[in-house]
Amino acid sequence: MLRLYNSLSRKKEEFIPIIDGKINLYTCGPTVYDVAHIGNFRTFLFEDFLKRVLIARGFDVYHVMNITDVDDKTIQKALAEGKSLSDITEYYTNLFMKDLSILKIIPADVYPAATEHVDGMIQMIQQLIEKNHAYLAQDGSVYFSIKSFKDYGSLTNIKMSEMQHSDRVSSDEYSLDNPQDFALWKAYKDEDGDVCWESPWGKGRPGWHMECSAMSIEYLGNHFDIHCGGVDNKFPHHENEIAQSVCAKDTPFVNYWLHSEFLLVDGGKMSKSIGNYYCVSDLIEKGMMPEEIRYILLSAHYRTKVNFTIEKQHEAKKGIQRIIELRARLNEINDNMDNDLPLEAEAFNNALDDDLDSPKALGIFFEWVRSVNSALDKKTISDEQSSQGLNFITYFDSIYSILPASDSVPQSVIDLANEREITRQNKEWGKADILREEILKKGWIVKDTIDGPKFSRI
RNA sequence: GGCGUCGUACCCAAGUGGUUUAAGGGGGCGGUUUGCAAAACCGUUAUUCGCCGGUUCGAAUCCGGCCGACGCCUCCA
Repeated sequence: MLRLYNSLSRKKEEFIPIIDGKINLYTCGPTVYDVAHIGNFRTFLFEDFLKRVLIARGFDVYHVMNITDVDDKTIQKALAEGKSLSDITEYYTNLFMKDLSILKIIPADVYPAATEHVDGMIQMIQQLIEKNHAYLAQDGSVYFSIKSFKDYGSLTNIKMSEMQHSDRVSSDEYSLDNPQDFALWKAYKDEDGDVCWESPWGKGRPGWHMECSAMSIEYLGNHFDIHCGGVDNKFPHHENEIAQSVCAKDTPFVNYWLHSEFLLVDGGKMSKSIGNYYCVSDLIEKGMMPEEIRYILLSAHYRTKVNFTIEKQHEAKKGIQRIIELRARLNEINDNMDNDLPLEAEAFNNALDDDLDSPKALGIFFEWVRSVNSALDKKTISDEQSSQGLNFITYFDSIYSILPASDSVPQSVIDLANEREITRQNKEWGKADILREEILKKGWIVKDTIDGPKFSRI
């Protein structure tokens, strides 16, 4: 039984899809004004992990991830660089897609862009106005009236009457009925340049929250299964989405809200000024493998803060190598595959089913790795066990995706190893050690076994 | 001020009332194996879960207080 922690109820709940066997999943995507950083990808990787578990459980998952390609930051960036909005957003969208692919994240079925769904947003805003949930302010913007929705604040457990709003509420929001009312439609301002759409309320652009409501409903229906995002989006973004969507459609909106915790870098929040700000390409340049990044981020539970440090690469590398070595050992003795999994797979699955307990499942998996290695050492392993073992590794990797595609050993390395074998047979240990160093320089570790030299990547 | 999260070994990290006198990984130490290595295996590395009380037959797990770290409170995943 799959159980997920639902932010709405603040507890783990049994997961039951609306339509048997099918899941509609919406995940908040990036605002494409800059390169996405590793903290963003922590969330996208959690969502990927969720999706892989759902797929492994046999669900047919339909996944929508939005691309926020119009908002204050994208407009500012375009202005600052003297480019058009679409120049900026296309550039960063492409970078984002590339990074997703590098990190082996299964692509969403659709990546709707906000700018292509403005009509739908306008329609939804009209519905909200008709139902007296929204009003036109003096400046031509449309605001959602928080007091018109009695459940406002239920996701984040906020009672609006008790809320002390911060100084960040800008003074130009003087015309609001309630300072906490949020914009559904923002009237055109000069600094928006040529970024605007016609609407029944004049020129302007949609408020940020509108896009997720309009696009999720368009692609997944008024009422769908799962909506994910980072914790920081719970308030106000998701709270506002719920308010808009429920009020516009008079139906329930999302059954399960899942939020991933923050990622810290070197113990603190990422900040460009401190310089602890990693993006995927930085890490790859530092010699980190995508699989190592996945390992580091998946070895902590998604609802705990994870501290990302370069030092963790070693741990990741060793863990991954351990699995690769075992796979190689099993491959040598067995090629007859059936579909069975070892008994340990049940505990592994139970851990995953308990709110995606990736660290626990990893622990169970490594415990199994040790037991199989032990049996291999003692030569007490059966064909059946080795076949099941290979299946388990394949299954494991369908969820974690931390095993790199094996690259073939270059001929030059094989030649050096063969040369070294001759020196070893002649007990010329000095020469053999020099050849081992040369192989190492080419990026390979040679291991002397009874069956001849074996290789592994550094 | 309001809401909320976290504090487990040298490091990372599960475990949220009894099969745990606390998984798993990394690191260290000792051993098996090896020409030496590598990999693998075996043993070892927290009588204890931030601190202090309480509830209970029994608590890392529940309750209260304190200390410490952190997040959100209008557009940051």
